[in-house]
Amino acid sequence: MGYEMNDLAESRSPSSSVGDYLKAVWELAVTSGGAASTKDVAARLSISPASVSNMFARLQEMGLVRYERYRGATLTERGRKEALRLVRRHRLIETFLLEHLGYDWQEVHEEAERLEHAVSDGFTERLAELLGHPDHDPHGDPIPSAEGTLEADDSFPLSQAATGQRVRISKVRDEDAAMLDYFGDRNLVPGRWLTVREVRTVDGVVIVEDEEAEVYALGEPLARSMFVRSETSDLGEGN
Amino acid sequence: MGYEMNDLAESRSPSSSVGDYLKAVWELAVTSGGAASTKDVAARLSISPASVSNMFARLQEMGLVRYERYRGATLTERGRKEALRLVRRHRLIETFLLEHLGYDWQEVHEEAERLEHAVSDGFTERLAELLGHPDHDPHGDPIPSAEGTLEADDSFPLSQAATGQRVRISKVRDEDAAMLDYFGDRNLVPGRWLTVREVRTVDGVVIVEDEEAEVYALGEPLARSMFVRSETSDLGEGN
DNA sequence: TCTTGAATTTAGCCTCACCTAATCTTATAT
DNA sequence: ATATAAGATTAGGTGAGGCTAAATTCAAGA
Repeated sequence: MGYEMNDLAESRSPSSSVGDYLKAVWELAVTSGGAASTKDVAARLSISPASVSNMFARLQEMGLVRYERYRGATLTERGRKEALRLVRRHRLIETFLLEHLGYDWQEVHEEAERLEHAVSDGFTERLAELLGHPDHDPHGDPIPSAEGTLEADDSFPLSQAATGQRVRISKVRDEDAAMLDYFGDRNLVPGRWLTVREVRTVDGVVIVEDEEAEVYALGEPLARSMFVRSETSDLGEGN
Repeated sequence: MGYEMNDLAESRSPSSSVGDYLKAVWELAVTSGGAASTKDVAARLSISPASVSNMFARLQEMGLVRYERYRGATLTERGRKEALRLVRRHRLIETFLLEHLGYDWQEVHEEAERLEHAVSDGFTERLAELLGHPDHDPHGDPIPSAEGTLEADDSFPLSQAATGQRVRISKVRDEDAAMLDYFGDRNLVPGRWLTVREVRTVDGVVIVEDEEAEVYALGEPLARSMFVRSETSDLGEGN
C-alpha cells in the first residue's frame, strides 16, 4: 500500500531544522564575516557543537554549504537563497505580529521563529501583500525580496559614531528584550534622526540629542545595540 | 553545561503529532460517535494502523485517551480540551486566511493544518481579537471557545431534508475542493436560506430554491456535503 | 459451532536530530 | 620548536515516531 513516505520534498523546504542552521550561518557571516564555526552556530541554536559538526557534513551533501573540517562552513548560492527565504519570512511575520496583532517587541521574536517554519511561500507573499510590501521590518532590518536579494547595509553601531555627526536610527538589535523595551519606551525607533553630542571613550557612553532637543546618555551596551546610518544611501544589492 | 533539553513542555502543547491524533479521534467521534478505531485514525492521518496502536497506548499513558485493546480509543476530558484547542486554532486560522489573506477554499485547509501546530495560545487569542471573535468559520463550522466549549450542532445533511422544508445552510463539508468551488461559485454559503422543493428518492437529487427564486438541482454527493438547520436554535454547550 | 477474513497488535527495524565522552587538530604562548 | 588549551570531530547512545511482517483477536456467516 505505502504510506506516502517523504514525498513532500518538493514544496516543503529542507526539514525545518536545516533552515535554522542556514539562518544561523548566514547571520554569523553577516555580523562576523567569513566561515561560521561549529561553536558559534551551536551557541546560536542552543545545541551541542558535535551536532553542528554532523549537520554541517549533511548540509554539504545537500549542496547548501561549503564545509571544510575544522574550518567552519559558508553558504553556497543555494544555501544563501534558502536562508534569505527564511529571513524574509521571519521579518514579514514579525512585521505582521507587531502591526496587526498588537505584539510587543519582546514577544515577537519567539513566535516568528516558530511560524517561519510552518508557513508556505504562498502565505508569505500574501502576507507581504497585506502589509503593503514593506522593505524594512519594525526593527529597521531590511526584508529580503522574494527573489533573494537584500539591500546592502551601510549602518554601524552608534558606539562607532563621531561627535557632531547627524545620524538616523536604522535598526536596533533584537536580542535583548530589556534593551528593546528601553528604546521602545523612549521612542528611539528606526527612522528617527539624532545628533551625536559626545562619544566618551573612557566609559563608552554616547550622548545624543533628538529632534525635540531631548538628550539621552546611552551606555556602551545600548550604544552597541543601536545601529545608525549617517546619510541617505538607498540602493545596492549584495549578499 | 546542558543544552536545555525538553524544558519547554510547559507552554508548548503535547508534541505536534499528538495533537493530530487527538483531533482525528475527536473528528471521528463527532461524525461516527463512539470509539475511534486504529484503522480510521490511520486513514485520516495517512499512517499505518500499527503506528496508531502504539500511539494510542502512549496517549493513554498521558491521560489523553481511554484505550482498550481491539476496542479503539475515546478522548478523556483532558484529551477533549486539547483537541478542541487545536480545532479552535484551526478554524480561526482558516477564517483569517480566507478573510484577510485572500485564500480560496481549496488552499485554506492545508495551510491551516500546518500553522495550527506552530502558533501559541497567545497568537490564537490575538487573532480571534483581530477577527472580531467570530463564533463560526467561513465553512459554517462553530469555533470552540477558548475555554473549550463548543456549540451543539443540530444541523443535518440536505439529503435528509423533507420536501417543503425551509432551511438555512449551516456549513459545507470541506473535504472535496471541487464541491467547495461549486458551492462557492453559486454563493451557496453558510447563512443562506433555501426552500426544499423536492427530494427524489430514486436518484437522491434534491431540488432547492433560494431567496431570489433561483432553482438548483443537487445530486446526492452534493446534497450530502451541504449541512442545513431548519430553524434558529442558538444555544447549547456540549461535547 | 466452526471457519475465515478483516482489524488489531506485537516484534523488530529504521531514520532524524539530538546527546555525552573521548579523541583529534590547530593556534598560541613560552 | 613544543606544550597546551580551545575548538572540532568521531564514536556510540537515546527517544520519537514512523515502517513491515508476523502473530493474534474478533465478528460474522455457514
